[in-house]
Amino acid sequence: MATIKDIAKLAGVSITTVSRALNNHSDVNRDTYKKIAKIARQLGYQPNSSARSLVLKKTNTIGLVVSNLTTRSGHHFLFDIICGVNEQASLRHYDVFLIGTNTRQQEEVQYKELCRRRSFDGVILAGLKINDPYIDQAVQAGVPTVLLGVPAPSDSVGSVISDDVGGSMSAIQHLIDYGHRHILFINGHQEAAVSQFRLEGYKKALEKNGLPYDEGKVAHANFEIEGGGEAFAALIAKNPNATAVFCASDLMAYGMLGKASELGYKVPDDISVVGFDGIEITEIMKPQLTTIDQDRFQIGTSAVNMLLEMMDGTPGYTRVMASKLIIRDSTKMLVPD
Amino acid sequence: MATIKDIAKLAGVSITTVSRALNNHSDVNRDTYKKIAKIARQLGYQPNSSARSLVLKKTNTIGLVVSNLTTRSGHHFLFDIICGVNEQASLRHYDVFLIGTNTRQQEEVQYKELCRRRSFDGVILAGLKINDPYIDQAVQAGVPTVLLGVPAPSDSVGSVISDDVGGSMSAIQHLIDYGHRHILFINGHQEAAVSQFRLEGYKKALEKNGLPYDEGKVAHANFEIEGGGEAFAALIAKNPNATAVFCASDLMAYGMLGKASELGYKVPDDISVVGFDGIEITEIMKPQLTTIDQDRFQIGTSAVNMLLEMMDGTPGYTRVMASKLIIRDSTKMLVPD
DNA sequence: CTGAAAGCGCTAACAT
DNA sequence: ATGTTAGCGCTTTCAG
Repeated sequence: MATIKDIAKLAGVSITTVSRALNNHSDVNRDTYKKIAKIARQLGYQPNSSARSLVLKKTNTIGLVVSNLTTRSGHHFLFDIICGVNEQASLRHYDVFLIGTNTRQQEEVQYKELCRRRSFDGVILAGLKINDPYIDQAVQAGVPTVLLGVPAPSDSVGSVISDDVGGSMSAIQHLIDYGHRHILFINGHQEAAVSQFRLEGYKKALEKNGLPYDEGKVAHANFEIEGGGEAFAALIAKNPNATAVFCASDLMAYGMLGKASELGYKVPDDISVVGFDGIEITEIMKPQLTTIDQDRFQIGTSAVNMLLEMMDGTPGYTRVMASKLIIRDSTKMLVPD
Repeated sequence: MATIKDIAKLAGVSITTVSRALNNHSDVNRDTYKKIAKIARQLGYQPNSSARSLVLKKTNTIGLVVSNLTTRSGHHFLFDIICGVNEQASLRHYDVFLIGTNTRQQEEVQYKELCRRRSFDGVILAGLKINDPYIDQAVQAGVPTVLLGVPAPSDSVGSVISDDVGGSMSAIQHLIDYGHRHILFINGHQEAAVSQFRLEGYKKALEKNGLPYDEGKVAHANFEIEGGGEAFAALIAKNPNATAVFCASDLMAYGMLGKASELGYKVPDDISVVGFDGIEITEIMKPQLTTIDQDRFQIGTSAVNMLLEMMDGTPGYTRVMASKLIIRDSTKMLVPD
């Protein structure tokens, strides 16, 4: 394991000069620089990052802390985010620690301690529920932090969220444009911040079109397949005249589709369906799902960019990423009879 | 940021004693220990990992290096592995760096340098193609390394692989048991080690049952949806009497199903299909796919365990994980006419 | 049982 | 343009 000491010895200079040369300081003689660079290359020298971090008080490391990392269906959503974070961090010469957590673990180990253990320069927090301890703790901790999917509670933390309100509105508007008036809403669980916003969008769109909001048309489920099916069965029993369903996740939409088929409903002939997320399988499953697409990869890259800005002193802010309606085969114009 | 120095001052002892106390050395007075522990707790002390690594020459860190991390459909397969690695590493008090790479990047930065940059105690390498530079370089590097999906080329590296040969054999045997004699095989691309093994299993199963191996029944595709469809179109044109298809990935199976439907084939009535991987969507898509299931999470945890063994000096070895035939709706007994 | 001192590999004043 | 020195926070001989 070559160190600058070895290089210094071979080059016949002091370690300081080696350090300066290798860090491209301008005050190094052209020839000494060349000699040092060459020796370093020959030795396959790599600076010891621990030593460097120790003196620089900077680890060039960001923590990607994901709550509920192992949730069964998490990959549809989280994977692209992880890829985006990874790619952008790498471009900016940061390495990323992937850390799984959950609500219970958050109660056991303080956010601040988690960050200190590895001296993260900054942290991206994903998968948090609305009451998870780390949200408040992040505000206190003083470690640059970007929240994903939860609006920033203070300007000591930043956040990247999708335009959930707007996304929901465009979903509902699309259904209304297609002639639907009785639109069920299968929302996600209440511990998710996005659920509030998606409900808000649902209400706003109805109001904008002069349609009444009816609590009996809304159910909450867990974002997963099974939840969608169960919620649909319950809702449709109460609202037999409904002609459309808006689901707060694509997975719930597929669960709902399965149940609809069991109950004898044809999609989109009897019932139109809009999902949310734009996960990959909406393109390959039948029917192809009309959905609100989020660019998850870009959420990841944006989070990294914001985090690096914050490390440079910019106060945190909330960035809202556009979400886009993609019309496919699960929605159909209602023919007036 | 509290250090042992701060604790020492408050406790009225030397930093040596603090260090010993906090590391549970036995030669510390019970009462001094208590005093120190209490102060540490009050200060929210966390040891500086850089300082620790520097002197201990151990980072308690493993690198999870994933080639082609951003491949579009990678999540179906990689996510569970990542979760498994993460979970097990965490249990064993290691943190994991997630690093994306690809063939080009491997040509640019040497494996050894990658490892040294962060002083990984060990590395898990996933997603490698058969000719990727890192396979050979891992052998030379002297960093404990576990390969995923590629058999260990030497005993300085270990590897965890699925039982691809056995898996393929049981897939084919299942089809043969169901009366199929003309079985197409849509294999993965040739740069994947698993493709060789799956082909081997295909051949062995045929031979065992006295059936001829016919190269014209085998195609190679890219493991993804589209590849499966194209390969099927080509194969079925040449082999119109085929009644079954074995696909080396579930995704290709779904691509194949789509194409089959386009061409007017009903599954499983006209054609039986077996996939490979056991990804989540095989349970939710219609038809539910008969497939060879791999426990990807366990591949991840096993890799970590093997890696830690190797760090303790155990030579690397190849661990073969069982794969299991799951019979669902896409295969059907052939009725002799 | 405790402390003083050295040193891990590196960077950054401060000379020269 | 280069070297000397100190020190980042921690562990570990070595002495007492």
